[in-house]
Amino acid sequence: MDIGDVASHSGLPASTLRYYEERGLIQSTGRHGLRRLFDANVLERLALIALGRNAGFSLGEIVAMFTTDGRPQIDRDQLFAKAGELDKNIKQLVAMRDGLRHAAKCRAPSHLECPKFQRLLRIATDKSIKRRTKLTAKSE
Amino acid sequence: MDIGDVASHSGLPASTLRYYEERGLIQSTGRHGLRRLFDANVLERLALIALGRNAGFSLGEIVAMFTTDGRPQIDRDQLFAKAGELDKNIKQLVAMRDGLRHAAKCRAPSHLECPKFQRLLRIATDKSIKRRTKLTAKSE
DNA sequence: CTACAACTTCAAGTGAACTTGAGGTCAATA
DNA sequence: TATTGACCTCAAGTTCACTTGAAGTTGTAG
Repeated sequence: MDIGDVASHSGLPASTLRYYEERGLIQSTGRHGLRRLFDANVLERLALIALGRNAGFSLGEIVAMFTTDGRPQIDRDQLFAKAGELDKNIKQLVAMRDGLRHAAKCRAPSHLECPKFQRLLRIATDKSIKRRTKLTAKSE
Repeated sequence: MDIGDVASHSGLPASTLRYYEERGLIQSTGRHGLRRLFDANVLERLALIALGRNAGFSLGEIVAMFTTDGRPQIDRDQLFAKAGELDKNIKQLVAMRDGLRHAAKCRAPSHLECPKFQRLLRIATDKSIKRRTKLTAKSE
């Protein structure tokens, strides 16, 4: 496969694939002229990378998870820790969802003045975790 | 309260509070000399902001949720839609968490060979996850 | 009254994760 | 054979959410 094929199969732009290769997240198997050639299993690898990203790992952390033979070697404790973080995160999302849903119905002059909403806030932000989150390009 | 009090109560550095004010996320109630004065309810607001951040909203999106210049007329449909989106995200994160937890225990030779892990991969790749998360390995 | 800690502004810097642009290469088609 | 379009490299640019630094101001403790 050349980079265009990988791009269309993975949904990632070629620029990202080149960047990932540069970062050591994937590797091409050779060149045809100056064009990179990829093995089909790169798609699996990209899926694994996507998984890691979604679980909150940085690219650097993900690189660290791959051994030299290319097989993932994920530290099980790290995995557990990550699951715990996700758990917290899920609770916050649930709180947010409920808060939004309530806000849509609530008649208080301002959502911030609604006791229910405030109570939710206190519960949800209690011991809030140190993380940065953003939504990806929502332009579609 | 002056900015230092807000900082110590919220756990956010003063620079962040100034930045949030500049972005319209919070507002000071006046000045004492050139020092900002904040009303105590700014802490609630900050809690709401933290909640939104943790739920995966950008600062811009959070501002947009407040944009209701005091009036109770927040766009209900948009709120419901947002809640729906969160619901989707929650489901995926739950799947992810369970998958991670399983992967930590699974004894398959490689995670890639475990059917459950493969299912996880599919979830991760199913292009519906809009959120992107990263940790700020900010060890304090 | 003076020292100084805590504030102020504004501009520039940071790091992560990409994206874009300029300028170049090359294999496959017309 | 000439064109085309998908690829290439490398550097610089972009966005987000802040942080840092320089230079200045001020309320208050000593």
